[in-house]
Amino acid sequence: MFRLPSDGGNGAVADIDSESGRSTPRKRADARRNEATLLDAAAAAFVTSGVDAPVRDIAARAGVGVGTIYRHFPTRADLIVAVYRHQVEACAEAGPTLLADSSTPHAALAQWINLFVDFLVTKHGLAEALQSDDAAFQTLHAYFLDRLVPVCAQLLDAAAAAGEIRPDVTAFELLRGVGNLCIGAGEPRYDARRMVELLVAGLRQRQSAGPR
Amino acid sequence: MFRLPSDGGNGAVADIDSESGRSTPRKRADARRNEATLLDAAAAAFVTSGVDAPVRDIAARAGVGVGTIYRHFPTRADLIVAVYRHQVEACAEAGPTLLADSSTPHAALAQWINLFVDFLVTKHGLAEALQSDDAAFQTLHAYFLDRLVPVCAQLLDAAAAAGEIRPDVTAFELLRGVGNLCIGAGEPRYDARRMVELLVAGLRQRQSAGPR
DNA sequence: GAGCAAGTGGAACCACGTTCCGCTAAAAAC
DNA sequence: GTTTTTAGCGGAACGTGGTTCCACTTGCTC
Repeated sequence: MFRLPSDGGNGAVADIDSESGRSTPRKRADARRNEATLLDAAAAAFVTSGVDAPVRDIAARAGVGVGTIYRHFPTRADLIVAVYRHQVEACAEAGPTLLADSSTPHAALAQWINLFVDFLVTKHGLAEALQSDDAAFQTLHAYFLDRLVPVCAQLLDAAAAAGEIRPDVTAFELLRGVGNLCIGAGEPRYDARRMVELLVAGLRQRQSAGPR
Repeated sequence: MFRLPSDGGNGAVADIDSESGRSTPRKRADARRNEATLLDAAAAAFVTSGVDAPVRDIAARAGVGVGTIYRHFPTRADLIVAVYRHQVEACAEAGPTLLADSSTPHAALAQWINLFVDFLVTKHGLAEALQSDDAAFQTLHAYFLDRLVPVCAQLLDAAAAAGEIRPDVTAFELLRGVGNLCIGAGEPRYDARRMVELLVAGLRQRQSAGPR
């Protein structure tokens, strides 16, 4: 016992990174405080101005300089990922659960896609950012894909194995298509949910016969 | 005969605007030359850098100042529309032709949508611009909608009347959905055409029975 | 409390869209 | 052909937003 955890662990010299499980040198207290403040400020800014709220605005909301944002979140994508990580995780984890609880794999797939769509359409500008080829969104892209493609693939494979859907659509493609369809939700005359529904319906394979 | 048309009409005092049929005071020769040069330069720039090529680049290509671009094309949308007008017109006009020549309305619709998709996926960044809510793209939006929605509606109505598709999808919605799906074509792992195919398949109504 | 590295703020820089205005030269008037 | 008019031109200048950089501050350690 070189050091008592009397201050709730704040005096410790290293932390366990909740992401990778790696031991990392502990950050300064003000740095951790700023990071939390920034996350809140960003979340608030995203709600009112969408995910491409100006960096300066977010900094101002948090009461810090722009340099501080870049120190904690080198790219906008890092900030977005940090803000929405919990919700993406929840969505990812819902996949296997749905598969286990639903009557058919296709039903599970449809429900899971619904979750994803609900998430996307309520985050102004996120669907757009997800498909942007801007280098700044590279890691955003990567995170969503890493986390959701395997889940989607599992549901897709199950439905394909059950013969419910055509087997030639990849999880990547489907997710991208669904993401694309969510762009511009908010426009009154465009119902993204319905378009996704159509897409999922098109996935369905005629039960009557096999190929040809 | 106040003036002989010996210079091929260049000396005339007014022209007939090819768009509206209105008589407009004729523009100066250098202005017309610049406009044509700009259109070429823009078309070339769009091919290499996408439809959001920097204004300065286009001006440099054409060998004119940026002010000249804004004089001829007040917004980027005007420039884009001018560059692609012919192709959009051709697409619009193909609608009724396809409907007359195809075996079924649904076949005509599918073919027409194919035309539209082919157009979109070959214009880097156009699909993105079409869905952008940026005010600069307002008139682009309006032009595409004005020109294509009625055509699409005609095809859609015919297919719905024939009972081939569900009747509750609007032309606006479908076009927007298709446009959205074309975003990010070019990415090797994403086949926009196939996704659109899925969407159109989802439109199809089970022939077997009516509702319920 | 002294020393020091982590962390901070915000000025400065860059890229881009857009505006503005003095100048150029095409067309009109004579 | 010369003069006058004015449409049209160029590009400097400005606004905005992202990104970098570094002199200064401050939390942590000893």
